[in-house]
Amino acid sequence: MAQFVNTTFCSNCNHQSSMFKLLTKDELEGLNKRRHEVRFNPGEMIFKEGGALTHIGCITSGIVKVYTEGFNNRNFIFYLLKPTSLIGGPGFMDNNRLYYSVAALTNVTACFIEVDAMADVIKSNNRFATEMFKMINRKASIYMDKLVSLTQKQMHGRIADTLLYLSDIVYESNKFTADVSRQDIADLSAMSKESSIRIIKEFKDADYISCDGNDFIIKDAEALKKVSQTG
Amino acid sequence: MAQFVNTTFCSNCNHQSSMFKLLTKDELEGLNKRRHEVRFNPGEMIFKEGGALTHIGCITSGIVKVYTEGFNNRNFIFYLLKPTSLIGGPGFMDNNRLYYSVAALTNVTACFIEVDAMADVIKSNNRFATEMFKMINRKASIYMDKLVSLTQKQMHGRIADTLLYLSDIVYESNKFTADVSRQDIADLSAMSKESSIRIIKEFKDADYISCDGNDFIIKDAEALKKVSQTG
DNA sequence: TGTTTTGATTGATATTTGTCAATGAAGGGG
DNA sequence: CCCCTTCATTGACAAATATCAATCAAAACA
Repeated sequence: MAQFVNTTFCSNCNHQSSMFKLLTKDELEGLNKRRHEVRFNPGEMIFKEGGALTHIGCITSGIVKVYTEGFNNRNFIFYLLKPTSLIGGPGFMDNNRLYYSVAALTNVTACFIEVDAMADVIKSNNRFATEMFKMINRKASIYMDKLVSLTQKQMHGRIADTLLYLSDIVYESNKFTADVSRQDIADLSAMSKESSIRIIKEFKDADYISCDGNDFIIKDAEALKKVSQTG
Repeated sequence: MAQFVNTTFCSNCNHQSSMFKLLTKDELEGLNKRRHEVRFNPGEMIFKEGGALTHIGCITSGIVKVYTEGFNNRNFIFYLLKPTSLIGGPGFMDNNRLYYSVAALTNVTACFIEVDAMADVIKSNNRFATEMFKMINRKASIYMDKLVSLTQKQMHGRIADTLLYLSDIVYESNKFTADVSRQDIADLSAMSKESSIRIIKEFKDADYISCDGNDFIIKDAEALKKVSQTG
């Protein structure tokens, strides 16, 4: 089960999201009083879609998946998050509802800040608000890109994208041990688990990647990029 | 070709987006000096993706499509906009690039406000900034919904969604003359033109809708909703 | 008015993708 | 150490969907 964690002060937190560097010491102290930290085990749910958005989450260690329960009891994973990403979503400063679920893929610690405290600093600190603005906009642009990729590319291109995403964005290395299952890879790529497995095998046979269980090595990123382009 | 239009003052503009009602007279006057209005014919391009985002657009009459050029020279339409929607996109207040193209479907008039002027009122007026925040967040939630619908539903569900979108959101009537072509309906529903035509015909045969050319009548919205649900 | 162009429609076919079922492999608990 | 569960894998097959080609209708054009 999730556990409470001894906390330090925000001011000298080394997990701090870069956005918080824009805050004054006073503002940080204000947030510090209205937050708490929780530790999660792999598989545990951090946010549940449809629930109340009472706190903004900030991942301080580990990796989580942000997903939604779609149709035909299939899930759709929007993206993975690692430190020090914020989790809020469209309901923040609006109806305070959660539009997606979040679950831990690894051991995770997360800091939870009350939404009102967060809204206060957004109103008081213009640069912080602007950064928040940009963050939401970037998220929107990610959604837009995914919309096009997932609806217009065929499976090979989508799996190539997911592998490049894991290597370039999530693990930042061409060699990584994935914390996602094959089902998760399928849910990231909008296809069935079996299809994702088959295509990963094809990429292995073509020597674009090597893959033993969850240990991946991207051997030919250029080839994957080409597959991604040609759909 | 696009034409310049005689303009009134923002303060007594009856095309005003509800957000602008939050501005003071001074702020509106400030915007008024840094904007212009343009008229477009059907088919004309209003914004071109990749270009510089120098102005925020506000549709004052007509309907536009917001889309992107995807892969295999297929387009993807994110949504249609009508008065009095704002057009900005993820690049606003960030890299000032356009992330999508916008084209007129009908005769369109649009008001263009300099991005810096817009950024100024966002910084000076908290309530306006908060509304802007909500607007972007709502857009993000639309993208999220579309991601799930378009990747998990089959074609019948997606066409049902598009028809309901046209009737409920765009034309706000169960009887409408669509300004979109069959290709546009396909681009909204992430499928080929031929498939969209076939499914529209099936809905016609099933008496869910009637459809003569671009004249649509939604005869059984409940049936369409059911199709939308069952995928 | 003939001609051209564009968009809509239809049918036949090939391709893509999902589903189902069976099997194997790995890890956890008693 | 064995059972049980979960996840990964594979093959066969069915369903969904795109593509291609042909036709048709309406609008534009000269």
